Amino acid sequence: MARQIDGKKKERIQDAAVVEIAHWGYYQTTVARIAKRAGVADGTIYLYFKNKEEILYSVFERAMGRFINEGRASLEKSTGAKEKLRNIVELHLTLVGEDRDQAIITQVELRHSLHFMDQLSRAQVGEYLEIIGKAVVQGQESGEFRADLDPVFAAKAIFGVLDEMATDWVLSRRNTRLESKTSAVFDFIWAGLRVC
Amino acid sequence: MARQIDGKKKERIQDAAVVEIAHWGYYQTTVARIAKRAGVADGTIYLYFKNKEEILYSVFERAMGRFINEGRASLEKSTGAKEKLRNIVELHLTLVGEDRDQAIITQVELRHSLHFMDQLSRAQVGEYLEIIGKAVVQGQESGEFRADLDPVFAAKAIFGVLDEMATDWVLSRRNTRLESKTSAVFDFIWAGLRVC
DNA sequence: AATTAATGAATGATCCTTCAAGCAGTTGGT
DNA sequence: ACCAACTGCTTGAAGGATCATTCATTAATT
Repeated sequence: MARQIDGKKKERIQDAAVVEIAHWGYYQTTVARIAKRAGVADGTIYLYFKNKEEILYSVFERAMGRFINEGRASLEKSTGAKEKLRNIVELHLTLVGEDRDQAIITQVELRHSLHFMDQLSRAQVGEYLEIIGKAVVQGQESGEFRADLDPVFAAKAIFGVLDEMATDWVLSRRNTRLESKTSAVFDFIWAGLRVC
Repeated sequence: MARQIDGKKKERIQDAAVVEIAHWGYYQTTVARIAKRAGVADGTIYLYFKNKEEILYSVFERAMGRFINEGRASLEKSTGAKEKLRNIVELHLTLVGEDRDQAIITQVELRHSLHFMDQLSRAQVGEYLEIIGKAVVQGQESGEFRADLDPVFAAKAIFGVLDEMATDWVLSRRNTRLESKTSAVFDFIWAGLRVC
């Protein structure tokens, strides 16, 4: 069969890569195994990706793009800063909790080299941190949040809590739903931000 | 030269491994390169370590052991829960901030596979989380901290903030001292814990 | 001489990547 | 309708490079 019948061969490869990398880790995952799961020949991979590293990049970008887009969209709905922050918490936990394999990629696999972290995740995480930071600033301006807090620092702290919960969930084999932690997480963060 | 002249050949190999792995990442680091930096032959490595993976394990254990020991010692000095928590924050940031190469190993390199995280870091991190959790419980019993907080959750949240600060510091090339964040971090955590 | 540490070249396995050959549709000439 | 010639996606075996690990040999110490 020639002339891509479905046009989603690239996506099939990405999906296969997510499953394989989540299970074996990036370096133990062979291109051959990704190809086999995707139902294509080894060489076909290289029609869609420059090399093995590119597969990982693209998988991350696909996930992070969705993350940021849905994040922005969700934020525009809410007006108050407190409400915005709660939405961020809920969205973060919900998105991560939706797909464990994908979560393993972002929470574990992508952190395995300074190179990756630097080039990719930090750039995009930076964008994400800015979104959080803006919500904090808004809350400070409206008087909802205490003003004596560096918003950049606060964004990092909030992200740290969310990220730790996500990693903890990924690593625990338990079948809890990650978003069930929303209230507890928000409560903790809110306590750190509110005017007392 | 036979019969170890110095008895610290193993440590030399570990030190070399820290530098190489921090620079190249675990999978790009070759045993040959570690050997060269340590000033020993390739084969010598295998007199001290079962295989390449064991080197990484041992490097982590060496660091984490120190971490937990100094943590416990430092905790015994302070009596109040608030003071204890501040000590934990300061110690965590100080120890991580002391050696950037070692920090790269623990903050970045060790997180690159579920296997690693599961087998090692989580076991030891779990021990560390317990130390934090105990301080929280003490604070709740004494009335210093709010009681409506699951101590296990609180410990994870606190660890999340500390860990994010550490990772952020590792990845930023800036020459700030990590422990200078102590007050800001503690302030944020304290706000989340205190009775309001 | 015996013992044990250390060496480093050779082994063997793994696996990314390439590329010549194949094949399914498409085009256009008869 | 039929048949070449064509296009370009797909294939998968083979190349080639990299490295972890082994082990026969050497060297130092007792």
